[in-house]
Amino acid sequence: MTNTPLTRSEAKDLTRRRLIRAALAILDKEGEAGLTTVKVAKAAGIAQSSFYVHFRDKQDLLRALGDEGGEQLRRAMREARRQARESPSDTERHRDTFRIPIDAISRHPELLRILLRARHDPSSSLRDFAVETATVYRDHHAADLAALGYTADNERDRRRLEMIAEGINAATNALALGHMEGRYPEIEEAVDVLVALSRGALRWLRSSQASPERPA
Amino acid sequence: MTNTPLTRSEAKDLTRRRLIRAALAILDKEGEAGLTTVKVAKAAGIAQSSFYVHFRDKQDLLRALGDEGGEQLRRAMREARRQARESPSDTERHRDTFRIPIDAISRHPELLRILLRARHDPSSSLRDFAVETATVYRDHHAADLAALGYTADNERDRRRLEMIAEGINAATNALALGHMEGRYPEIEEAVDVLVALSRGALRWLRSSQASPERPA
DNA sequence: AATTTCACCGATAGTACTATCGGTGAAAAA
DNA sequence: TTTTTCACCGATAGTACTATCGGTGAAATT
Repeated sequence: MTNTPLTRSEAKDLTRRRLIRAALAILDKEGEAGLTTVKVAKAAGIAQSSFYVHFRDKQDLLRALGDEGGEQLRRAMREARRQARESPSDTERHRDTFRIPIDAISRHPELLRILLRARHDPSSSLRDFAVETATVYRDHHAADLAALGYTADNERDRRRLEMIAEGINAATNALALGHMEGRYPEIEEAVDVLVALSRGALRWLRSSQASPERPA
Repeated sequence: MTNTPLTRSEAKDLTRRRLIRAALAILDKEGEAGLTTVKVAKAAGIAQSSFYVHFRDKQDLLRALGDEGGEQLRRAMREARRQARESPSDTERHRDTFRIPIDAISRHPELLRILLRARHDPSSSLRDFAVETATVYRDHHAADLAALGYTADNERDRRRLEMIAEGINAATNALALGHMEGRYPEIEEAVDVLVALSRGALRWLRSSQASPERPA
């Protein structure tokens, strides 16, 4: 058993992390309505009043949560790109595009659940963060699609690419959560579905780029 | 100016409807956290205490909201099926499958926003309703896909159809909200995208039914 | 016309949470 | 060693909301 001879600032930082971790758990289990300074402080093992040593108010805690989440998110995306670059073939890389986010969501489903809630909740302090995150992911998917050989060189095509990316992104989230809820036990099956959906979209983009009509 | 010589029960029913309408507006504008008996009653033009003449408590109001929403939902789905049956061609019918929900969402975006929030919020009284609604819509989409000529006759194929339907449903919601937020001004463009996505999925289903492999 | 019903009212007790305050002891600085 | 700093504490004022109560008058019933 190692003792804990921490400096004051180390101890403070530890408490702060405990608060954030506790907040995340409560947020996931009870929703933003259930997140109170009383519960967070108690779960972190300090007095309710001591909460204010670390955060100006509840809003400030949520802001910190968003910052923390954003940092994790950016790290995860960098890692995903790195992994995808190492894929042996185009096909595998395409599958990675979907497998990696699903894996990531499976590891931290509470983050996605919290984001999906905040995304459409005007009272949520995390709303801006959720909207920004959704945009980042959509653009990520759009870039992946573009990497598969489709270049959008006018307003209409760019909007189409964006819509497809947004749709694919929504489908990815839905299937990842379905996987977490036990309805779709195999991740590879979900990847199959997403690949099939995106193939349809790409086929359409290519054909309509040649002849700018609606699909027949 | 028509006067209002209403019977007592008519007046009570009117007040109840005003409460529900006010609750819906507040729920959309301020989220479930912002929904208080004070605000609902005030918005409906009665005293806060009179709220309890109509509802046992706040939970009861949300239950009523769910019931009301469910009724509207079932009506809208019946109407959608009726309209789709009248479509002149298979292609048009397929487009209708997507156009009709987007139209419906455009008319009442607040309902979808409220549902999407409640869907992943364990503290929400509307959660059960949201989950049930999502299931109904997914099955609706699955039936539509099946109607396009694909029959799932084993466990794997049924699950695939379900996953596709769930993905398509999520994409539909995302694009409909994107349309409401002004990012995708043309509904027909969104329909194009959804048709393309579902075509990819159907193509995959057909090919893998012939030879039960993963897409090459 | 007399009586009953009941939708609505204002007042208020009870509850839960936020945020501030002065105090304490151990770590850090002098 | 002496002094200062500060993370944490318990107590509590202030705020917001829920839900109940007895009272009122007009509609409904008799």
